[in-house]
Amino acid sequence: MNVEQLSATLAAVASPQRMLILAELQGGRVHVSELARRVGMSRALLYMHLAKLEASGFVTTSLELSPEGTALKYVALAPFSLRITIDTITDAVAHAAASNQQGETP
Amino acid sequence: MNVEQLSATLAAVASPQRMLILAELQGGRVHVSELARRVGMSRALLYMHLAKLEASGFVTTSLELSPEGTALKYVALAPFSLRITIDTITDAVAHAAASNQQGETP
DNA sequence: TTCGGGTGTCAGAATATAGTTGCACCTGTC
DNA sequence: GACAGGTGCAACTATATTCTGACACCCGAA
Repeated sequence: MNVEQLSATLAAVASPQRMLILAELQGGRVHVSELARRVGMSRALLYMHLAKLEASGFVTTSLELSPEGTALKYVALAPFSLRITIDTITDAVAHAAASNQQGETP
Repeated sequence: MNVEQLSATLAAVASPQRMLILAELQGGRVHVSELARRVGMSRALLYMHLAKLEASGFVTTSLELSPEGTALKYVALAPFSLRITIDTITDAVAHAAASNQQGETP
């Protein structure tokens, strides 16, 4: 993981709002409108936060059809575990300096 | 640790510039002007980054007098280890303004 | 005295991020 | 048809963060 990716990943979780979202999702998957109600924010804003969380792999989403025929976009917590030490950071910095060629799995 | 503190701590390290500073400091302590030169930023900007890093305990600073009599502000890496899981986050959210949890050096 | 190299801080510009409002569209129910 | 409830997104404003440039001051050497 290079320094940009690591930074984006940490920034994604370094937000009280997004922590609240993650905590709420621990209870199980929820569709977007319901989640917006629970955490008390507009759907538009929630979409922005979800985009960041999903981009860094903290949540997954899937659009499904309810029995009533209405579309529901479900958001679920993805398993993750981050460990940050000086070595994590130095490695990321070194990778950025070297060459940002190939992908490492985050 | 509450959600505000955790967020601030993560935000402090979630910056390419500050990661670069930390990586540079792994080689040993450096005084501010020299560090500014090495990472290629103005002193004023570096002070801003250092304030955030120090506030979250990633670095320590000490003002010393060189043999030549000039003041030197040394910056040194502080030992730290962060572990972020869904439980870390849920606990932080739960501890809205509550007590201090155990174990990981910020 | 002037120069170079330090420390410390401030006001303001530039930029990124967060948040709001409004619209278009879909589906099943009253 | 008129709702109620869902998805998706663009335009806009507000706020926070990042960054620059300039200032004041201190010390030793030329």
